Amino acid sequence: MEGYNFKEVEEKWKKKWKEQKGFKAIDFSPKPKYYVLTEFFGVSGKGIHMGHVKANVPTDVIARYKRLKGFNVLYPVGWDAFGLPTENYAIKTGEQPEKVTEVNIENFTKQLESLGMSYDWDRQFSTSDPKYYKWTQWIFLQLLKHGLAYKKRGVVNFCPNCKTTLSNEDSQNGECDRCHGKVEQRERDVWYLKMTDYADKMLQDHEHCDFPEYVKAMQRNWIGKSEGAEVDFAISNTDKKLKIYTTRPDTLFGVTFMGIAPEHPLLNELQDKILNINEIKEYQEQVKNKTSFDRLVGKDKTGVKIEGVYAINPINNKQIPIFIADYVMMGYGTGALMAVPAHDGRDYEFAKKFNIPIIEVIKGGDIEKEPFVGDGELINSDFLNGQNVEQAKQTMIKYLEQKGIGTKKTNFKMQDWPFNRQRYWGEPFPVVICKHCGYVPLPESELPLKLPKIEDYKPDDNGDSPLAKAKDWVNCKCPKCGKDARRETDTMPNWAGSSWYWLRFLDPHNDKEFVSQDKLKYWGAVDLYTGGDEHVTRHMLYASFWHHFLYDIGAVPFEYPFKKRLCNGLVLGADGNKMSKSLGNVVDPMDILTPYGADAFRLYTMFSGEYDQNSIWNEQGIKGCVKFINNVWELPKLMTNEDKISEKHEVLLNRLIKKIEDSIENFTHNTAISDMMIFVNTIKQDGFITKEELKEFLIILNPFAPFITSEMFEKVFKDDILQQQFPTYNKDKLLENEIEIPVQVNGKVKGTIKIALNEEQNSVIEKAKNLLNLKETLKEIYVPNKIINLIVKK
RNA sequence: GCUGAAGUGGCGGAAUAGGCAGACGCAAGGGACUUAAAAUCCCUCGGAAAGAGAUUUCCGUGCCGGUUCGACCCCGGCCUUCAGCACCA
Repeated sequence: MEGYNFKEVEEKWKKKWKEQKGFKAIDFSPKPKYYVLTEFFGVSGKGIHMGHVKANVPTDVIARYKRLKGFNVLYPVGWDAFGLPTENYAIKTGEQPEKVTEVNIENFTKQLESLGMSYDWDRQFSTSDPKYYKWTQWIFLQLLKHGLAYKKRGVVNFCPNCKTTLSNEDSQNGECDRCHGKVEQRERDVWYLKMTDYADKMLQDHEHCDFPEYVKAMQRNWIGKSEGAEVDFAISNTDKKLKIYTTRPDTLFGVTFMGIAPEHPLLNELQDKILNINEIKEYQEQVKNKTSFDRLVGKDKTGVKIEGVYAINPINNKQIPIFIADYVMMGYGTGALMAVPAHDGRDYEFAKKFNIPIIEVIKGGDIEKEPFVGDGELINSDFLNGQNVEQAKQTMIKYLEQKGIGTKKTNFKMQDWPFNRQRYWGEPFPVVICKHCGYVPLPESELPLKLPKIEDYKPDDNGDSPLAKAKDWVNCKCPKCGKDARRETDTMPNWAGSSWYWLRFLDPHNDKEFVSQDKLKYWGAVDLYTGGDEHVTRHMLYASFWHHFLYDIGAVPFEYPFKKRLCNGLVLGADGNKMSKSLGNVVDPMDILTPYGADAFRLYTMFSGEYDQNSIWNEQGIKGCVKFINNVWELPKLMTNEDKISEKHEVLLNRLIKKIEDSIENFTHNTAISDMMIFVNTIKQDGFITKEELKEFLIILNPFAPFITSEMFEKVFKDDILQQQFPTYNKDKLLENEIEIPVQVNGKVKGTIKIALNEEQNSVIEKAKNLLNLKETLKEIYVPNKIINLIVKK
């Protein structure tokens, strides 16, 4: 054979695979099924980036491997086209989002084919296709029907740059997930999805799915479950109550002030009673002008004492001053807290600043110096005295419930999901706003409610949705009373379409149901779901929520969508920083693929680092993989006429098969590739390879380097490598008949001896003693076929 | 602060049932081939010391201690780095 011409070979096989559709998943095939999925592609750019390669090549390897192992593999591809990322890209390039989506998908497709991805292309869809979003809208209607979607005026995150409402998940760190600008708090009409109803179920998800430890931790953190009590404090000279949430009901005797959030509605209700109402209003204004980010970063406690009213501690009738303070968040608990400075850091700081008394109720610290948050004996607490913290909590909750002044309560940090965006490029809400009937769901028969085409789709400065401009579309009749009505002009967020897409891949062309029950039963949950860890507290939680809901209404037969989740690391620029245009360290995958070829690129992506760790891009390193590919190409020159596996290579090949299987299953591809390099190096050294050996090696290598192996298999064996079986290994042939083991004296290696496999212990010990001329030993430790340790007097 | 993970050559990284630390690859140095370069091939490549030399000895997986015949691996205590969350009551 001539030197390897990867350009020609890759071009040939790319075409062939496309024509043959060789990677189709077969519904209801009797073979065992395997469903592997990597998060589908956002089409917010012209083409793939390095991260896509690192994330997707390993799942292509496992898909190809499982096919060779006889599985019916579902490995689909799709496009997450709706939403801010694509729309912002369209605005930037001055195109229509629809056009941008189309062009970018075409480009992605070409590039992914060049990489050798073995997708079942016939199942692809885009979330912006009406045939798909019909069913996204349908799911929304089910949520509405079951009381899990509701519209309410609320204070939400708003990005002034993207000009739209955002969820908490979309504005982590007070930053817009898309443009990284600061997020503001604004009061708006919000469609909420009642995600908190599923918080407890979501905490159980790790029982259904094998998650990495840190992913579990991140989700636990984000959901933020805490247990405590709600307690009502009466307000002086009124019939009003101030409801607070606390995780420390045991410290109720130590309360010395109350804190309420600046947005708390009680302030309005008590206007007439508050003596310093002007001062309070001024403070509220100040806080409003701070962004939520400033409020978090400026940790210096601020607040104002409310004059004229005070709270009454329900367990001892003490008068407690009330402060308005911006360290109290309206969005958590009841927006009000009881402050126990002796045993809480923030309350302590506030009390010191405003000269509020501090009452110690748990023994164990020095509250003159610092707050004490540990466990200890309750003091100054009447009937709780002498108990420890845990006992006191239980006692107090019982007491509160008996007296009717409080209840046990669980709280979550996670909030309901603000689900509407004031943007054009998203799923329209299948809801009509009628003056007489309120929010009326569209009948399911009218789905999909198509997104109208409008010329100027850009978001509005005052935060009105661009869809309001499509008058013909907006004005409609109420499905209930038939009178004039308007459509909802906000659209769904970019996370809507991705919250159920793995189900649609099972049955992508069904126009009767979102997915058929038969196919759901056949394919079941995704066996392996991979993607970035930026999604574990966003997409993964939304996906879990929707799926639990669909399960509860009987629409899907399994409780959690994924059986195993892995997260890939990032590819960092050569300078160790995240790749970004502004740093000029971006590498375009096509600039690697073109000069080195897809096989070498695929290998290097997996060889140069661990799957779940970040790796720093270093173009030099790819040379080793190019050499390896060229060496593989030369192997037929060393081929003998022997059909069987040679005695010399039997163990070598058996071990290779076992190691590759383990590596693919465990996602440690770097060692798999190094093992294959060792195999080729050994063959070169030995100077021969039998027909059968070459055949098996090419099949083993095929999932990693599909192009060269397909070509070689066809050339040498006149057959299609995709139709072969992955070789199996013989457990008894993993060790040579003669092996070398180290000899230790007192735990230090002093030399090696050759022994027969499973040689008699006494004979091994004799050999070891002879090697070192040792007569007397205190003890010999022999680990069969591994090591021998001789213990002698020092 | 809370939660999670990780510390091994110049670099990426091997070595989990506790058993020869540094596989495989990159970079570097030396040599062969070449008019030259690229490509290719061969050798060296953790540190220190001894020897003309094959070689030998000692030290070495963030630090200190422990368990063990034997520890990168297990246990206890520190240090450092990274990631996520963070005025969540």
